[in-house]
Amino acid sequence: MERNTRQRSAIRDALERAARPLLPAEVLEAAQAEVPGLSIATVYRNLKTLVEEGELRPVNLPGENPRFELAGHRHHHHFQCTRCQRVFDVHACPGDLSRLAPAGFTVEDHDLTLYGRCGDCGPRRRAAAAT
Amino acid sequence: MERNTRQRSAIRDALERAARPLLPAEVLEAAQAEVPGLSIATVYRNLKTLVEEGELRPVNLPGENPRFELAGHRHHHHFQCTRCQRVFDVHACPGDLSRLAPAGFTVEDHDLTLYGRCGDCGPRRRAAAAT
DNA sequence: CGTATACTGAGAATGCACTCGCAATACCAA
DNA sequence: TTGGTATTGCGAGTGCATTCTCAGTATACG
Repeated sequence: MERNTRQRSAIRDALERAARPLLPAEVLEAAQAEVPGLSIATVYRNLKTLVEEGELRPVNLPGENPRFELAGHRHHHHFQCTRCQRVFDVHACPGDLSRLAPAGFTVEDHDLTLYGRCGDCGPRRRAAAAT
Repeated sequence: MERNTRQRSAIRDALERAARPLLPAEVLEAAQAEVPGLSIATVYRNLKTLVEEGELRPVNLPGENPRFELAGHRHHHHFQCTRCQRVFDVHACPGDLSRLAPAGFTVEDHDLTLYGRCGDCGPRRRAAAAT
């Protein structure tokens, strides 16, 4: 049977509040605001369970460890800030990309990651003063 | 100083012949055709060196270990076959994707991975007969 | 050719993300 | 409340990709 523990709620809440994909370590930190003693093992255990239950979805970006976000969003993509490394949702899609594939190849799906500066980090400067 | 060993040539050759990004283990296997005793440590050592020299470039796909391909290709993307897992180059690009990013975000670059069936694996069948 | 030394092979070691084992804890149905 | 048991925290343990160690080998300059 499934129980509603403070830990599990804290993890769920952390992901809801963030509204963006989080690394297990980020989930830990965010959820510890609610449950200070929370351990990383519990975070991993619950992330795994919640994914199996379909409540969460893993998000893989190139060269990055898996992040997790609430499931139930439709097809979308992600943006990673090159300064703060945070990942955000992009609720837009270039659409059908079959035309890009070589002849003889069948396209079934695609992953797109945008890189740049998020709203908080602002556009790149030439040699950023130590702000 | 840099020496031209049989091992290093074999690794370079393997990547040239493949003409697609290879995992270290794939490089090992392909290069062992030329140098049977080749060890995985030597593959890693040379991949690292060749990347530092700018001759190779690492290719990261979501949830995958790094692959390596010859540098000197211009901006392009990749296609991963969902059956054989091999990765191929896609010399096409959807172009400017700035419009997809949320307001306030600045797009500097993007990664695109297409998924589907490669030419060898053919389109998906309902319940593939054990061919 | 001879030799200094960069390179290699093999296996041990590392780093890291993640999982397990287990005693203590805390849900929650009754 | 109470009790059965799912869950937790912690530290140890895994699995795996990658790197290191070091003695032996092979390249290339002279």
